[in-house]
Amino acid sequence: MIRIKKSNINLYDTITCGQIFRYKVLDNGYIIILSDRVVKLVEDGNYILIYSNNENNLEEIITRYLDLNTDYEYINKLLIKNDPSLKVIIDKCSGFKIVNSPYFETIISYMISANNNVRNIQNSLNLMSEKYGKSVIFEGNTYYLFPKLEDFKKLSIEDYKNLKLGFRCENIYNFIQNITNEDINNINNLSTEDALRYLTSYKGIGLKIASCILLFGYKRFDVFPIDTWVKKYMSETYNLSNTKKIEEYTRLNYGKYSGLVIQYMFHSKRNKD
DNA sequence: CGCCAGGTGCGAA
DNA sequence: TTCGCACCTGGC
Repeated sequence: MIRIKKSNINLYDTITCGQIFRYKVLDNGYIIILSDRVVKLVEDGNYILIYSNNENNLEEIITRYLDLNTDYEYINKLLIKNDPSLKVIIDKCSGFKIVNSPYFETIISYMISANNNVRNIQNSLNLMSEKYGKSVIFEGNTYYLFPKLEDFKKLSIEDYKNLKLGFRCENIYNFIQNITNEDINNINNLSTEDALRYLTSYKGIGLKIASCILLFGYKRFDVFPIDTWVKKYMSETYNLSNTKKIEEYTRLNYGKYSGLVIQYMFHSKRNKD
């Protein structure tokens, strides 16, 4: 077990708001299956206690994952100063962080998210992990890590059908067959614009999914993941309904923090209902 | 049952 | 360039 200083973080919102899919809420904490290990986070006063089956570099990994080195207080103040109308939703999102999820898992997760609901997304991700991922025993329970690219390369379209991926089977199959780990890592070296262009060159990855991948996987805040919830919010609040107009407005007003603001909108809108 | 879900890629205007 | 529609599937 290790302990890290808590600062201002709302673990519940950060973990359950929909940016990650493979987690479990416990009575006293949260289980997250994070690339090569299972992690349990427990809040304890000003500290977060972190348990794992593998404690190598654990502090560094969690600090990066929960984005603890980014000063959200500062960013939030700046955003409110530029646009006071944001105060209402930002206050609701106090302690909310954008996570840094593993690249490959993030790409597959959001490819599955197309015209899908969260329960189905989680079911498919868990199913593929149970079938093709490595098992890990942690505190007496068995968990399954997300499979690696090499594990997916062996699968046929039929295999994907059994993972309940529906019409996304072919897109995911083609993506897996054509991508390498080097390609996936190299996205991090591209400008956001080039990364979007690259990701959307694959069938099944449009602008929204590519934006989510870059935001939650590659730590890019200068993206515009405009989905149905954000459209609802922007339509009600600013009478903007067209996706391009929303992007224009967001870019103009929130600049390099657009992705974060859009996430605040998503979170506050989705939470209300 | 019918409808919908954190969209996308078509073809048609 | 924009617009409307079909699309697997599980759950309500």
